[in-house]
Order: sequence, then C-alpha cells, then structure tokens
Amino acid sequence: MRNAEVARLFEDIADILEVQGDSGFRVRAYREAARQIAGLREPIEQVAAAGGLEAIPGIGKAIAAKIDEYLRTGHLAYYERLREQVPPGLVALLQVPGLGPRTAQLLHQELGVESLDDLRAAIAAHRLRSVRGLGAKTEERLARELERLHESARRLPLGVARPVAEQVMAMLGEHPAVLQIEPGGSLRRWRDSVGDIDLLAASPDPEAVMAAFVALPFVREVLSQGPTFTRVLRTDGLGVDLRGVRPEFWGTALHHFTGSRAHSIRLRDLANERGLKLNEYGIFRMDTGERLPGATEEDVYAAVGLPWIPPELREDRGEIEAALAGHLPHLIEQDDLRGDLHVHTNWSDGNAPPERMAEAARALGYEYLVITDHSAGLGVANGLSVERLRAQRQVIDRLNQEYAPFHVLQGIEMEIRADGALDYPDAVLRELDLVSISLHSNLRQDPERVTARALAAVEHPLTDVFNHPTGRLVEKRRGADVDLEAVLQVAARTGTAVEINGTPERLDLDDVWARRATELGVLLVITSDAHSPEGLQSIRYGVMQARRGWVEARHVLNTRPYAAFRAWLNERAAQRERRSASRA
DNA sequence: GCCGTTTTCGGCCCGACTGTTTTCAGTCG
Repeated sequence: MRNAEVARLFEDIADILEVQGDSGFRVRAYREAARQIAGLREPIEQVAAAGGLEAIPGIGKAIAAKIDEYLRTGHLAYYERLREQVPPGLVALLQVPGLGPRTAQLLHQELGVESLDDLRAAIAAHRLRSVRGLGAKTEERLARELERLHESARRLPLGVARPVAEQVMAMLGEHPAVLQIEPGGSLRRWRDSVGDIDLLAASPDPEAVMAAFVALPFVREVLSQGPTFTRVLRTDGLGVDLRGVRPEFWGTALHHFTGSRAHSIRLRDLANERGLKLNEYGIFRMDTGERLPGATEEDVYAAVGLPWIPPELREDRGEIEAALAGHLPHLIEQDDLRGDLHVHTNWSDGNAPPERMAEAARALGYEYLVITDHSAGLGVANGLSVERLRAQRQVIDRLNQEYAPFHVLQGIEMEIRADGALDYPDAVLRELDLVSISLHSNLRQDPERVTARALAAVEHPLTDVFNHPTGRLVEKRRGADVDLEAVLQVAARTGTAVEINGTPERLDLDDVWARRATELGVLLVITSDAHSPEGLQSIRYGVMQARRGWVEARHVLNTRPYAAFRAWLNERAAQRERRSASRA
C-alpha cells in the first residue's frame, strides 16, 4: 500500500506551490487530496486499478491523472519540473513558525535566502530589518524560532502532550473564574501526535483566566497574549495555547477549536445549506441574524440536524455521512474491556512481580489478565527460557487459587526471528494459554522479507495474536515495511487476532488500519503492553485510537466476558488439533 | 486544484493576534 507515499508527494507539491506564491486555492486542493489519500482505507493502487480515483472527494481529473502516472512509472513529471524551479532549501523555511510562504518568497527575492543556513546568516548580519515589511521585531522573533527549531520536534507524541495538558487543566481548573476546561484540537480527538497543546476554558471573565495562565510556575515565556487567546512556552520547551470563552459560547467554541478543520468546514457547509452561519461565537440565522442556542456541542450538531459526533471521529472520514444516515458506530468504551492481554512482569523486562500486576488489573475491574513476558529470543529483555517459563506457570497457578474468581493466564510475547522461525518448540507453545507474536528486531528488512516473516507468524497455527504489527514508534521510528493489507487478509482468514497496542509511543495498529481491520472482519485486541502496574492505565490510549478507527466493542476480543474469552481460546486449540490430525 | 438539486464559471471558512503600517498583510489554527 503506497497511500502514505502518494499523500507525501502531493504535500510536497503543495509546499512548493505555496512558496512559489501560487493560488492558495490550488495549494489547498493538493493538500486536501493528500489528506484524502492518507485517510484512504484501501490501497490506492487498488483504487487506481479499478478506475475509482475520481470518486474520492477532492480528487478530480488532474490529480487522478497524476496519481496514475506516479503509480505506473514511479515518477511524476509535473513534480520534477516544480522541484527544479524552487531551491530545495527554500521549502524548508516554512518549518519556521511564523514564517510563511509570503515571507519566504520575500526573503528569497530581497536577500537571496535559499536555505535555513542563509536565513541564519541574514539574521546574524541584521539584514532582515532592512527589508520593507519586516522589522527588528520580526528579525528577533525569527532568530528565537530558528534556535528552537531543532530542540522541538515538529509534532508531539500524544503520550507527551496528554499528561502535560492534564496537568495544566488541573492547575487552572482550580481557579474560581474557570467553569470548565477541556483540551481542543487533535489532543481532544486523541490523534497519535499533536501539533500543539491547545486548551479551552469557559469563564465569565476570560481575561482573568489569561492572567492566571501566564502566572503559572512553568511559564518560561509569553509568546502572545490577548483578551481571549494566550500562548506560552513552558520551561520544558513545550508550547501551550489557551483560549478563554464565555459560557454561552462554550459549545460553538469547543466545537470550533476541536476541529478537525476538514470536519468543521463540512459542518459549516451543512449549516449554510440550512440558511445558518456557524462560527466560534454561535449559530446564526442568515436572514434575521438571530442567534440560536450554542452553549453545548449538542446544540451545534442539532442545529444542522445531526446527532452529536464524538471528537475521535471528527476527521471527515465519512462520519458526517454516517450521522446523516443515522449509522454512527457505537464506539468502544474503556469500560467495555474485561481484561488485558499483553503485560510484562519482572520475569522479563517488567518492573513488578506477577501478583502486583494481577492486583492492579483486578483493581481496574477486569475479570482476567494474560501475562505475556518476552520469549528467550529477546535477550535484551531477559526473555524466558523454557525452564523459567514453566516455573512462572507454577506461580500463575498459585495466583489463580488466591485471586479467584479473577483469572490470571499465562501467555508469551514471542519473537519472530529474522528467518521467520519462532523461539520455542510447538510442544512448549501448546502449554500456554495464549501465544502472541511480535517483531522487535530486523525491522528494516526489505518489504518482501519482512512481510513474509509477518505472514508466517500470523499463519502459524499456534499464534493467537499478532502484536504491534508495524513496530512503529510515534514520531520517532517509522514501522517496518510490512504489507498490512496482506497481513490483515490472512488474519481474517486464519482467525488470528491483531493488536492495537495502547502504549502511547506505539498505538499500533493505528486508527486507519484498525478501521480497515474491522472492514476485513479481523478480530482485534486492545492492550496496554504494561511493564508496571501503573502502565496498565495506558490501555486508554489504545481504546481512544480504536475509537478513531470506528471500532466497536464487538470487534474486540477482550471485551468478552471470561467464559466467552476462554471459549475462544479453546476453539483455537480445537482447530489446531483438527488441523494437525488431518495433516497426520 | 475541485466542485455544482438555481451554477461548467466563479466561488472556495474566518477570526485573533502580531508587526509594520497610516489602514493592513501575514500567519495560524
């Protein structure tokens, strides 16, 4: 599947056109096409082969032809022409916050700036302030941003942003002028990474909230401050935005700043069709100017004839059509989970003994916990030898007596070796309640080899769950070049479950692939991959990622009560017996 | 660039904040 690659291509085109000063609308068209392609749930090669490109919203004749050309030849003449017209370093200037296409162009024309290094030199020589339209303040601000550029990554992983946001919300929530405080933007939609930390507070006195915000102890620098919007830089280098809104605007404002932009634009279109105007300050009738109620998000959706749509779905990936048709999914909730199927103890690389993990799981209200320490092959994680595996079984047997009716099961997180083989003999695997399989090493194999390895693992008759299928780390490491479409199709056929790993660094499968899995009829599991009792909590990130993928409780194995979960395991075992009997 | 239940041409979201201006352009979300 080359969706991400093709999306990237059109993003690049949009960047270049932007620096060239092309029509903003054309730039937006390319970005919209890129967004649609990135969110596509089928391989774009398949769509193209079936002649369905132009059916994708935002893709017309011209872009469809470009996609065809690129997929067919591996090149796009238009793109290559564009790249010759613009110095490669010029596009990089857009990374600098506060430096947009117009300024990039201006710097190029007036000062010959063609790269970040050129910009640095121009600033050092104080040449920016001589350019008409720029001044000393701009020069100083860009100098600061340049310095900050390498220290701050482009996007923040959700696992970093969410705890920071929750800390700030807790501190500001105590202020008497704050009635309500929520994250906005991709943070509220639980995207796996966020561009910035965006908060929204309801208050009868927004200015007082702004004043309290800039006075918080972690504020290193106030980057911008107005009566309703303030941006600060924390001592840890993270930026936080806060908007203050009056309670009567809460619903429309929260909706506006939750986005996504694509979702909001669609909603405004719907409002226009109904003779309404929708913005952050309310819902207005176009004819009379009368303002309709907008204190809650339900008001906003009701005004355009829709039920409330959960933030996790607001990506314009069909949720508006589903809402119009009355077919919104019944998204899974954390309370639906009856157990965790992927946790580590101090028998491998966890920090707590099995009993503490079991107690923590029980305290979360689970009925069962599957302990899945690493297999021998992952030496760095103190993987279990066969002897230690059997010794651990005795410990787990004892816990079951102690903790009944809570159930502790013994599983394994098995390495797939570079050649596709597993770590233990089949006879040992049969002793385990659940076998889950992972790729941790040799992730950079070429697509054919790594896919073959993954397929072998999924197809192995003793595999129950395929863990974090790509091995990606959010904003840090791109996953292996596994052909996930092929993996999911095989998983659907063999009944092997596929994991949504809730560790916020992983979130693997991601939202788009989780949704694809449900479409293909693949059974999912949502797990914490905890290495400590507190780590069990991170399963909520997995649940939210699943919600972003339209996943319902019925799609997820570990929403089943213990008896049904056990029945599934038994059925897997029975199938294995039948298969090996028929082979023999 | 895309799109169309009044349109195949003429629209395409819009407001806050900043800095450089003498009334507004650029950037961002």
